[in-house]
Amino acid sequence: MSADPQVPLRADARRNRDQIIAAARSIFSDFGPEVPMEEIARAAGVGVGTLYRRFPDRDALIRAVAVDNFARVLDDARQAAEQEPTAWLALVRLLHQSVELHLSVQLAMLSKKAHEILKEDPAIASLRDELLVELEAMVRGAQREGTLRPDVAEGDVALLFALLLRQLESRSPEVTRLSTERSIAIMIDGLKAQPGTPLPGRPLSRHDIH
Amino acid sequence: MSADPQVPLRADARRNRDQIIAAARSIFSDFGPEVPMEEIARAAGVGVGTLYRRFPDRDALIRAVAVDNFARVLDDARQAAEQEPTAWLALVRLLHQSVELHLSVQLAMLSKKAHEILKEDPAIASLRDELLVELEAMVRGAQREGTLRPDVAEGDVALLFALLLRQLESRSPEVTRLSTERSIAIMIDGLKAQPGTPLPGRPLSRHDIH
Amino acid sequence: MSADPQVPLRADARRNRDQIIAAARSIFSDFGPEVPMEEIARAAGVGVGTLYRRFPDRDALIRAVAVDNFARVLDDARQAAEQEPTAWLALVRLLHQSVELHLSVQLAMLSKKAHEILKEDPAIASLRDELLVELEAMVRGAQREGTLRPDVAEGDVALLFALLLRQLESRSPEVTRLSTERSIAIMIDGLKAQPGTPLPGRPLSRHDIH
Amino acid sequence: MSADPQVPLRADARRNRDQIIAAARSIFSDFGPEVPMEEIARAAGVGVGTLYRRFPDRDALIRAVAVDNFARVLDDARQAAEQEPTAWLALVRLLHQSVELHLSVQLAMLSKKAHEILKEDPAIASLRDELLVELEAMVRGAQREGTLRPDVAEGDVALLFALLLRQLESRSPEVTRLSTERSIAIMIDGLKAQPGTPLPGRPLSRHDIH
DNA sequence: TATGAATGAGATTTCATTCAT
DNA sequence: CATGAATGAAATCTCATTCAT
Repeated sequence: MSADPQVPLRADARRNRDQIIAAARSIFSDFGPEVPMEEIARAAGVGVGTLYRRFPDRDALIRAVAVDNFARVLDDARQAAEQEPTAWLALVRLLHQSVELHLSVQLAMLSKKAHEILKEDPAIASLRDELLVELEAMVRGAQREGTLRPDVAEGDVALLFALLLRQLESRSPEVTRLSTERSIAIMIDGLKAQPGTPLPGRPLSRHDIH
Repeated sequence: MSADPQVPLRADARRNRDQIIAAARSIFSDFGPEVPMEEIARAAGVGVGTLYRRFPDRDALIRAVAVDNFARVLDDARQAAEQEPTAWLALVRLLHQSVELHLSVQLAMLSKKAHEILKEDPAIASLRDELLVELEAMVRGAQREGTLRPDVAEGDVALLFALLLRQLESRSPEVTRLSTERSIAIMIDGLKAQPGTPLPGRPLSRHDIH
Repeated sequence: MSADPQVPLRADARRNRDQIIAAARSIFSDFGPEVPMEEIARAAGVGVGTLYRRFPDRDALIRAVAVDNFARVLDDARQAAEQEPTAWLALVRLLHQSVELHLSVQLAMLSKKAHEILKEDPAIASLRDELLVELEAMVRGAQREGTLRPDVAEGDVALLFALLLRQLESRSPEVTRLSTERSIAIMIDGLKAQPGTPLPGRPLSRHDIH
Repeated sequence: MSADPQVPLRADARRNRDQIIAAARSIFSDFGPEVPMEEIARAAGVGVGTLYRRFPDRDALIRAVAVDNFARVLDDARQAAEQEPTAWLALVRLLHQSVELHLSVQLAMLSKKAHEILKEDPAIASLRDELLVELEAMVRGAQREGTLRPDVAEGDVALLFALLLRQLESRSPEVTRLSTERSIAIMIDGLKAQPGTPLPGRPLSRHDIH
């Protein structure tokens, strides 16, 4: 679920590493990827020195958090595919579980800088590809089932996700939850196979997303 | 279109002020609200000193840009309402013009920090309210026309906008444009008065958005 | 002798802290409390960063120097009281040792700004009060002995000190020393119990000095 | 009373110049000679441009204020010498009038920087010399009269003045006034011809004061 | 000529990263 | 190994001075 385990790592070191990633995930997600390293260290309950021993610089930490997150989402996607009776339902479930996706996307797309960092990383590239393959299967499946409009591809869906997942901060939790749910529902309605407006352009595939 | 003119301001000063806001809009929009002030000054073709004379600190600049932007969008909304034959078409046009909205929303909602700054500012609060009033009229109109699903309110639409407008950086411009257009179309389809999934919760009004 | 030790502080950090205060004392005393922080850091043999880690801003440094200084003077006063055979002699000795007081007073009273900063600080307030209590004892003692004119109180003496200690910069060191000694002597003569001019007003007590 | 009138100067320009000097005197005296030029301009009711047209830089302004002040004090000294029946009384009166001296001394001695500036200026040097000559006359006279202790010279008195005149800011105006009066009285008692402590060193003449 | 806008050098402050304890 | 102190480069901000209006 995390990554790059090289050498097994002693138990306490392991624990530190996990605490750091957890702290970083939460802080990045709340304040963006520019927070002082010391802040993250404090939140993780370790000294900066320890943080730097584990992650040589900020970029490495960002990468590690992203890898961890993509891995979680990939897990989710696979479980959904396996457990849901139809591809459409798997897709819908994934959309609703998307809170997890949140950070990945945030990191991947929010700040230009973070994106530069992540798009270099092969570990991330490969996870992202696996995720898109999974998504492609769902999309094709749901189209075969006749439930998903035929003029979209996995790229469209991924990008729609991406939009969604930029959680809207800073209003009451109740409204946040409600608004997320309702936005998802509206989007899902827009995705349903139905007359509707013909979409402009061409279906966006996973190859359109760098 | 801009704001807070206090004392008329000499012609050259005025020009500089406008250049600074324009530069800041563009740079904030591309790199977020943390870029060095010197960068912004350079892009505006003035010295840092000038920037600071006009805007005592970064927050003041962020506020000024947001005010300017909200004012533009409000303009757009009013023109759309006036010129389009139906409320639904006005709404659709506004959604498509939403690239303008981009920055307002980005600034208003993207980073927790920026949001804190903006939500204090009375000028912004009042512009935002005017905008939501405008939107409310469109929504009610379109529902009366029978084109907009009846279980949404202006808050829903605003939040949907907001999602949309977080332009997805960092892919080819062609894909960016395409994806934006297609996402809008899908959302619009989702908004159409039609069977569809009943939405969870209750319509979100403008009073639900702080 | 210094102050506010919160957590014990590592040996090297402690050493740095002391060096910074020493350097600041000397530089403030020579050039006033506006010298560039970098100057102070250099004089202390540390980087600016270190200085700022220890003292979050200039005010904090000023406060720390003042606390350190008041503490020294209080020490001096107590030793004088204990070791000298008469209160009068203790007072005279304190006056002559007053070069130490120099900076405290300079900082406390010289620049309006510095004074604002210091008068907030409870640590300084309490040290100053202790010092004035000490002084009051000397004054009362010397008056009982019949050596000090009866129409003064500790406030008068403190203010006289304060004047004196604003060392006159900027002439040859020899003249500086001489002039200080001579001024003290003249003032002491003025304080001796004698016919002399009756003083205007009323004795100023320590409650007259904020 | 002011200085360096080169060309007569138009009436309004003259007025501006005087306002600036008055404002600068008051502000320097309250906050030291480092206040922003803009502050001074504002207090004088003119733009910075005007200030700079009159005084090419801060040093020139400091010099002008000092010249103006020394001139006033010299006037006072001469009047005292002329109008008082004895040299001693003239001296005492001058001491009491010393509040006027305040700024001169403050500027002349307070900040090392200001002192550097002033000691270069020939106009000031000559005013100061005239003042010290005046003082020397009083001192000698009072010694001849037998009222002033014989082991002091005009340098001692000037330096004692100087100390005094660093008015102690920042307590209640009543205490300030009282304390000044009482300190002067104590010093005068200390200066009276009397047994007293023999002073250390040698009389300081005006040649000891650079 | 008076004004106040523009400039940029320098001061303050922050923080990523290294390194002694 | 973990810690947190030290460093200095880079950012923020201020202000003396010049110059367009």
